[in-house]
Amino acid sequence: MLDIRFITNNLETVKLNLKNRNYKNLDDIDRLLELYEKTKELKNTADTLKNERNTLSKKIGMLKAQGQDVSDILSKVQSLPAQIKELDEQINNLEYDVNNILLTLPNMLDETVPFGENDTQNVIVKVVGEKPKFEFEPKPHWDLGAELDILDFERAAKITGSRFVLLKNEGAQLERALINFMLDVHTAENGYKEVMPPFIVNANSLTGTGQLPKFEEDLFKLVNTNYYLAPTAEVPVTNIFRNEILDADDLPISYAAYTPCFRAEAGSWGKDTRGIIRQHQFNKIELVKFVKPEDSKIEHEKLLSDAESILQKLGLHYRVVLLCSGDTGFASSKTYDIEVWLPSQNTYREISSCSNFTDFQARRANIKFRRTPKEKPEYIHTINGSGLAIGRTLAAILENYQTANGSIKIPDALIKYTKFSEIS
RNA sequence: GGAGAGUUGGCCGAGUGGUUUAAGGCGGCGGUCUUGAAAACCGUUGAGGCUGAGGAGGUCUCCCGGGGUUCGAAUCCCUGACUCUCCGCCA
Repeated sequence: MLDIRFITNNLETVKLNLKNRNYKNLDDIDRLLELYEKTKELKNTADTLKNERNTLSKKIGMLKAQGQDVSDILSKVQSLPAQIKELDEQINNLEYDVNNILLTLPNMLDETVPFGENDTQNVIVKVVGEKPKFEFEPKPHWDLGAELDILDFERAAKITGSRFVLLKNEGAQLERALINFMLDVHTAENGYKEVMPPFIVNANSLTGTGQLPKFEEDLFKLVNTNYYLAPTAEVPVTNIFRNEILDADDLPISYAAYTPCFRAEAGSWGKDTRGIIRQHQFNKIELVKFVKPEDSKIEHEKLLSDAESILQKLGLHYRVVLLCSGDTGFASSKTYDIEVWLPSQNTYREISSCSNFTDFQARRANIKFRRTPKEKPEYIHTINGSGLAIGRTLAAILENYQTANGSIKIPDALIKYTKFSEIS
């Protein structure tokens, strides 16, 4: 959420930002400011009336205590509550409208984000490693998975439906090994503390991180409750500190969390229909940082390299892409995607998305910190990124480490977790 | 699932309709004393909105959330959430 006072003072900058993000309803801003002015005006009137009421009521109490007659004052006060109530209702309605508009406005982009309409204008920041060379035609992971009897889409469809997978045998073990491997690297080498949050979250948490109210159709909602399946650990982990004021000495706070993620994938019909690239349920390790505003750019870069370290240890070829203005997510000020090489598709696929949310989520979720005991609390900055998506990593290993005879070689760093060095 | 008890500031905790402007304590911060520290003593100490200048000052809101009664609500009423205890069931 943007600070309404910031919007007031930087009207043209905010409008330009919305335009760069392909935001359609620029009139919202004018309407917002109009409603806000009206709110302030009514609030002042209401405050004056309340002051009058409070003063007189207090007087009544004092006079009564002295046994004096209060009927004069009483008749003077009695008309006030109705007026106040009327005003308060108007103010509530206005504030509701103001808030609704604010909640649908995207974050301000970082000044280093390139302008662009869509993902074709994203900027390749770096390329790490090399594409593996095959003496044969590399197979897609779904074929490898079926042949090795480790991925079973037909039975998953029977159990649940499309876009689910049943992992079997070494496939299930490899998935579990990847979870442990990544958590170990982040906690032992990259300085993260491990948390395991609830996988189901409430509407307030989703509003705090920005999924609600705008993107409800992407979520699975549980019937007869106000609960949703978490689409990413970003939601429960960021909301750990909702409505809290943190101590500056405790910052930065860095959490790594394993959770399954659940996404309705509305609007993605026809995309990635084969394989495990786009599932309704997938496992992910998420990295989340709570930092001081002045540290967020550096910590964002650090988080990116922490995520990259996993791919490097696994010997997977990847590139890092800086998303352009039109492709940067709603809550983010700046996003790097890490894209891993998938030989069968002859392309790079997103395996991690690392974003700096500045104070956007902190303002929604009301997460602050205090520099010293005397100073006013300020909003913290939040940063997060996948470190990494487990299913896509598994797919990348299958495809990149396949051999001519159809077996899979396990990357060295993983063998101590899988306890096998090959799937055949 | 059944029965009961709770939720007050960073923490503990008093407060059952009117000088509550939320007592008192702990913790924090500042000071006195001390070579330094501790102890003791003194002072101070929540968040947010509006107005002012992002100051001083003023004012409003916030005692778990929402609604109501009243001139006046932490206190009374309705409703929701959560926590705890006991019983039952259970991985």
